Amino acid sequence: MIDLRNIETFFWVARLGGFRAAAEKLNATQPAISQRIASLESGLGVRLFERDARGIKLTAKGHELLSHAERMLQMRTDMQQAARAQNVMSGTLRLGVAETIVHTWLSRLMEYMHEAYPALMVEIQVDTTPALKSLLTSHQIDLAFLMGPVDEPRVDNIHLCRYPLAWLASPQLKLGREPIPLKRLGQWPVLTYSSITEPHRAVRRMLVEAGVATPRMYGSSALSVIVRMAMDGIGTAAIAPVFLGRELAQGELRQLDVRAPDLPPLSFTASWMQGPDSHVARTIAQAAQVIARDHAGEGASEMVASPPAR
DNA sequence: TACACCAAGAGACTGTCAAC
DNA sequence: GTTGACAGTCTCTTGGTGTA
Repeated sequence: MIDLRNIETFFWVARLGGFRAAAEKLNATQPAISQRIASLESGLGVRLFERDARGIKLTAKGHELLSHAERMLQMRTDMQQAARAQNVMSGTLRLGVAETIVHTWLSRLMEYMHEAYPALMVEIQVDTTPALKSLLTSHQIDLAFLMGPVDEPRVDNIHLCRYPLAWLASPQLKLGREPIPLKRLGQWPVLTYSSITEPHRAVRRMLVEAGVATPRMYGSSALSVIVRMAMDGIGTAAIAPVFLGRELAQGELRQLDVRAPDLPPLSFTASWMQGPDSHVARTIAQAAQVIARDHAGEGASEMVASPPAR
């Protein structure tokens, strides 16, 4: 019979030069080894060893088939390792991300994925949180990094990171260094996230409560648009400045000291649909959690995943 | 003495089928 | 689709034999 055990026996008899040595190696008796070889020879229809009183030696066919046996055993080892390893993920992960993530730690996550899961392809879609929610629940993306959580049936969420919102403006607006009443900011358009997002609504509520009856708000789903307009002095911006280190350092934008309650922070989650094929999304989400918290300086005490090697 | 092979019996394994 | 019983098959070990 041609089975893997008999092939392994063949390999060790050939490697160790005898039935008895192979029996010791494989924790079996010599007759059992003899029977396995006989069974394999019968199954293959060829003689693998020449037996004589001085011992055994491979036949020409035995020499030829030994390399096949080695390859089959190596494949078994490879399969066992693949079954044990987590880094055998393959296929395509459709990833939806909010733009703030793109400008903060997404590259680091992609670098990690490239090294840890080289067979995994990634399609990235950048969009607003409402759009990402819709894509996720309609199974058009597998994993979303968005302002969550997503309160839908069969959606799993894990917290990624939290970034504070801040008021920013160009020096062109000549707002001075002293604390500014929130109502005064109502003189200029407020540049912030898209009107269908929660931060946009929160900023509008604060302005109304501060006495700005009809706030002029320019919402955009593109952060680059908000930043460009703010730097050009079009208005003040209410966004997370986490990715604006260069603009702030060079004085193209500055953070305002506004006399007002704190803006609500942006809280990002990784969200994915539950299902038998959600392992990839869950694994990448956990890696993202580690990277995001490290980037945001939130510490590792609540992490559910082992930190990536870097 | 050392090696491989053979025969017999015991235990483990596998496939099938019925019951749920 | 799962579980348990059962029969047939397979594989192992032990004990013995043959050969150089």
